[in-house]
Amino acid sequence: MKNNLFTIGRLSEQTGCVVQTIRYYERIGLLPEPDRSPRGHRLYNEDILNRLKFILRTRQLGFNIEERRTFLELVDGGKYTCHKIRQKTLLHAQEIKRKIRDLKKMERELLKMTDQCNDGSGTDCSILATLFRN
Amino acid sequence: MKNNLFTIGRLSEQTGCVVQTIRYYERIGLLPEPDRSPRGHRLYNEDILNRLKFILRTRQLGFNIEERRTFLELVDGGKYTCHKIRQKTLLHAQEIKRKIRDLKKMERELLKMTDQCNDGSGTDCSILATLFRN
DNA sequence: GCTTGCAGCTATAGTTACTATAGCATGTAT
DNA sequence: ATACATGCTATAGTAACTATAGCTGCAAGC
Ligand SMILES: [Zn+2]
Ligand SMILES: [Zn+2]
Ligand SMILES: [Zn+2]
Ligand SMILES: [Zn+2]
Repeated sequence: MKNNLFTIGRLSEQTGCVVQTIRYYERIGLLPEPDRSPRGHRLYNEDILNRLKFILRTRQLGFNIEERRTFLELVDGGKYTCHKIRQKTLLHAQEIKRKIRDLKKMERELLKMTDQCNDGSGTDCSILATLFRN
Repeated sequence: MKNNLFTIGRLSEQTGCVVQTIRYYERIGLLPEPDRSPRGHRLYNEDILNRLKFILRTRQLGFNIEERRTFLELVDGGKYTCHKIRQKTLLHAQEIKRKIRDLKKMERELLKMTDQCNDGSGTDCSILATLFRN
């Protein structure tokens, strides 16, 4: 039914995405160039709103720009399979898993150091000793 | 005893840190400006080697540049306490913990989506449905 | 004697994904 | 008339490196 068009400020409110980022996504081609008002202001529709929401959800899930772009291209082109989408998602989940593993290792080492530290008022710190050990 | 000086290439080999990064650390003040050979080449000593090793260990532990700088300043100034060092380390461990928590949330959501996906050859994908849901 | 290769050097740009600023135009409210 | 809000473009800044371009100087091989 409705052709309601809205400005970038409204789109920003609807999505929680800041205005500059919306323009940025347009510049790099994740969002299409929208229509403009006579004054040159961008006018968005529901389609672009949904597209932006999609981008923001994939962002929340840690997909980088190129991954998001690939998703959008697959959907735009319509020539994808469920299997392909699942593979991309699994691949990304493995990246995340690796990051978690690396961070956990850091955390373990940090806590091991703070455990050994006597927390005193002197300058003889086992944390520094560990960091400076050869 | 020994005054053995070595070039940036040797320092790079000893530490595994690439040459450009060593020069970068010098530029931003983490490493001191070393002596130079008559030809203008940097000449390093054991002290700088150990300082760089320290920087690289804190890097491995995820400390950012400013945190590394603070550590070095505390040590250089000699006016720190074991307690202070431990606090900084704990604080950083908490950052790491937060990052792990965030990544785990992403991982859970990603795996939930891939679980529900039928992995088929069609285009009716529950992952996309989730990402496009309103 | 000439060329090639290597190791240094400096200065500058590129990376990622935004975010912020400067400087401008226009419409509305006081 | 003035201020404020919202929009615009173009450009710079962020973090922590990494890579490139273009230079010098030394040593070895032909
Ligand atoms: Zn990914
Ligand atoms: Zn301590
Ligand atoms: Zn930290
Ligand atoms: Zn699917």
